[in-house]
Amino acid sequence: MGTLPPIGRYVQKDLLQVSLNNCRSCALAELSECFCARLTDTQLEQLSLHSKSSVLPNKTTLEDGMGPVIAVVEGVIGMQHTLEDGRRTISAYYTKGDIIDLRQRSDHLQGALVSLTKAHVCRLQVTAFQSVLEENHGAWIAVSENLREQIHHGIGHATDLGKKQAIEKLASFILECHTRNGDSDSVMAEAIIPMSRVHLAEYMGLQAETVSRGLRKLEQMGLIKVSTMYEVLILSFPKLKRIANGAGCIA
Amino acid sequence: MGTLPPIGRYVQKDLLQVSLNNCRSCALAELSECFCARLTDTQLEQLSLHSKSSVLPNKTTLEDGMGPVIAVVEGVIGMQHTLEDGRRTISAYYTKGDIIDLRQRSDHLQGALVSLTKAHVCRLQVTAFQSVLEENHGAWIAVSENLREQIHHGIGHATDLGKKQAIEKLASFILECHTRNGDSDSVMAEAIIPMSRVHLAEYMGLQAETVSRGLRKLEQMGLIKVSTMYEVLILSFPKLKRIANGAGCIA
DNA sequence: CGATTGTTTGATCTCTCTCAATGGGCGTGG
DNA sequence: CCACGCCCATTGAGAGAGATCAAACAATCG
Repeated sequence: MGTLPPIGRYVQKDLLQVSLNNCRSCALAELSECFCARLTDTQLEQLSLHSKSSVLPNKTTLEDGMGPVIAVVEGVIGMQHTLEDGRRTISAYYTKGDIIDLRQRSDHLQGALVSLTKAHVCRLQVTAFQSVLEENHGAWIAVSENLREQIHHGIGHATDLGKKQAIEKLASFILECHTRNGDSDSVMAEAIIPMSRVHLAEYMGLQAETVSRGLRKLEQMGLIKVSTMYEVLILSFPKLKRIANGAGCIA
Repeated sequence: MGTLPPIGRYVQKDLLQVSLNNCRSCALAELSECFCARLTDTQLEQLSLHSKSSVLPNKTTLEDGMGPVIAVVEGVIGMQHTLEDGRRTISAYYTKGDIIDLRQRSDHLQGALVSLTKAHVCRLQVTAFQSVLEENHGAWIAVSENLREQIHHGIGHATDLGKKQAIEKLASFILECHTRNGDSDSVMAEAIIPMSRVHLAEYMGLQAETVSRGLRKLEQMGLIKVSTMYEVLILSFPKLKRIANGAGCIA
């Protein structure tokens, strides 16, 4: 097993100790993409009053209470579905700054939110959330962008799940991880895997064993280097992209 | 092949002849879920000026020009991806009232919009669309609901694609069709398949042959009756739901 | 009415799942 | 501090579901 706990940039231990239920001290209030960062002091305060921040250990299911709008402050949250015979799927995952909005018109909810790492979330009261958005166009735009991004992630994910083979799925996932890390400080070619092998398998519609074999194969092909359990070094972007795009196994 | 062209409630021929580029005569302006229905006359007019309505024959690719926000007036539009070796996936599909918003922060677009039936779409100029939404809260809420619904569809779809077997996928799809038809006038137990077998296969991550076999099997099990190519009668909801939820093949 | 496209059926092959066993971290408790 | 057990990751051998290939058939379109 790797020497690194599932931390990466996804969980920072010190942040998890920060005083809760106070938007001003919250990491999100400084994340420019997040709507919180665009709120005025009074709006932040108003939201504070009706929000409930909480820290989750790894592999914890979020309870339903309090309301269907949840902001992810730190760590990774997955939407997990379990079939009758125990098969499991993670249909989407959310990281720092994502707004999980479970309000919906028609269907019954079909899955549970589970922390895939140690995580920090903030449950927002729907009415307070909504009224703040109506007041503040900047915040509304930020939330809309996040929603659209989730849609695009979903579309990309469906493409991966649809007709790709195991190696192709993994290549695609590694590139997705690299993109989703984004801006940050680390080495350019590094991809941080934000979850365990089992969860990765559930996300990509594979079996954990197949994930293991696939990563090994990509390594043997010289496209990646599995540094630790949660860090992958990308050795050849173009080739990896071609694999992810279904170019067969001939590099 | 069935006796029915891909019409169902998804395309109504007469509607497609209606004068274009005029929101007032547009079907969407009367669809309560759609944001258009909530606009004032002047807002409708303003949007009219910057919109471009067009009718697409079946299997037509939408060109990129004009802007990334598209409203579906009638028919079905799919987001189609093609891998290097020709494998195809439809990662999502959109029907009457859906807003396809292709604006996105980071990634490059990875797919093409294709009509899966004869269809009628309306391309909206981004700035006009955005300013109308900022003026009109009702319209904004309607669009947000539509976005959220797309996310939830995506989540459900990922669940189907992840670890389900062919029959389970098909059972799930039929139920999805039934739900998405929704309110309408027809027989309760009828599900309208909004696309051809090939497209259905691409949507569910299967091969057309497998779709054919799967539907036949569901029919033999007495759960459905394939009336025509585009109409399925659901004979047992509870059993179909159990199959869709992974209850194996023992009904 | 012929050409083309889309659907169905059958036989074979292949990739992934499944089952089983090993080995490496990590936390617990002696 | 070390031994134990648990969980997770990995590896191998066998089985099954779906893909692939090939061909017949039905339906649409010009």
